[in-house]
Amino acid sequence: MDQTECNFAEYLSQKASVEEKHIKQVMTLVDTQNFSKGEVVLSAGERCRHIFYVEKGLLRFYSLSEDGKEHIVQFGAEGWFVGDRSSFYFDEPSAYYIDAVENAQVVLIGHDFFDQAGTISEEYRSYNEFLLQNHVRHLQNRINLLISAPAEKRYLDFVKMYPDLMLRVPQWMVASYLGITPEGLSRVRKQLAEKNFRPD
Amino acid sequence: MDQTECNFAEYLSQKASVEEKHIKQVMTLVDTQNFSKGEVVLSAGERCRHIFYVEKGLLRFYSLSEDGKEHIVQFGAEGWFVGDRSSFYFDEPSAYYIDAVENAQVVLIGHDFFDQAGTISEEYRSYNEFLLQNHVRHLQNRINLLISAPAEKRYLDFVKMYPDLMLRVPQWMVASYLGITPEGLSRVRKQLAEKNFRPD
DNA sequence: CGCGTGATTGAAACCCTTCAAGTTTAGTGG
DNA sequence: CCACTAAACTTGAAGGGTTTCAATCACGCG
Repeated sequence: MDQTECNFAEYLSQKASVEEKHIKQVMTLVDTQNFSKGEVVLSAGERCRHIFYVEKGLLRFYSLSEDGKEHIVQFGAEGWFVGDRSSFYFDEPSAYYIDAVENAQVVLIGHDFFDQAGTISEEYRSYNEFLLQNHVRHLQNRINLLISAPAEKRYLDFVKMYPDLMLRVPQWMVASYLGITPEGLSRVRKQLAEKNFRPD
Repeated sequence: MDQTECNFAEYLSQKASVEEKHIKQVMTLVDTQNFSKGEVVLSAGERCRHIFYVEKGLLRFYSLSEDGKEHIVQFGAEGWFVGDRSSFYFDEPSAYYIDAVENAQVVLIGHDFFDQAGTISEEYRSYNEFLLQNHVRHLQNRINLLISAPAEKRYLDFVKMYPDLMLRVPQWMVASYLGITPEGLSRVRKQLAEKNFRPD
């Protein structure tokens, strides 16, 4: 059931084009930690002191509303970064939770990494901006979907965008991500199935 | 009816702490343009070649769904930056529109500005990252509201966050921003009024 | 096997939309 | 300055989509 591992050092080399000599240097600035399924990585109220790079496993990033319901803002699978950037960057208490959906191996990236890696490696610095821009792109697209598309379309979009996640996370989490109830998603799926079996 | 003007050069000096000598240099890299109310700044399908800094007036950033409805992703009043960062940064056709809600005076910030300003002024560079981080914060918060809060709460949040905008934009645009219909918002407001007049 | 978690289904309730008036407001030209 | 018009806002009734609550089913695991 385990997915391919995504080593952080390799990631820096391949995706961020950071030179080997610099990688050794900056890798001394991060720690690796394992979380078991269900284990909490960050709780609301705490300050988010790291951005989490997922080498293996799956994290989720969610809020808890007053009525006790979870609302998933983001998933983080292998090769993704997760963290409350607001809390991390602005040093404010977080309003979100992060926990492990699957057993996970995570690289903890703290402020010292960001500060020094940016100084040491220009490649890293520009790649970091790329990541931020990409993050903005995703968030923007998500907002647009939420305000413009009904549940069915949002679901289809999710399946197309993250076919792998569909298979790894329970359906009720997908519902939570889409902003609907598990029952709601179940019905959406049923309707889609009926449509596809009689496609006139 | 006009709001306070927000000069871009002053902005760089005060908010971004860019030194005077650098400001003169980078200001040669931008143009200023006026848009009349209703005028289109960016159309879907085009590449977004500038980020727009609003010195005066008000812009809106929105998408158009297949059924012809507008969905406002962001407003941009004095001192705000507007633009499709996806399209700008990744050089892809935009899926969004930008037009002027009020007559607007806008600074066009192109790639040459970002590239050179980052080289010339370290202050600018870090302030630009601050802006991006702040943008992420807003987008994240908006997503959380959209998936977790009903229309009434989203409306109250909007009023608290942007009391000035409430007075400047037509109600149907607020509705569009909140992801509900104008009629829907009208009813939400009515209910709130009734509650407040009889607060038992 | 029995338990717990996740998925499904049904019925009622609720929120919000749609459509179609009607009312108010703002702007424009006579 | 009034009259006209268009746009914005409100209101009502009907309908759709989702939620809620509860019951049932399916599955994996101790």
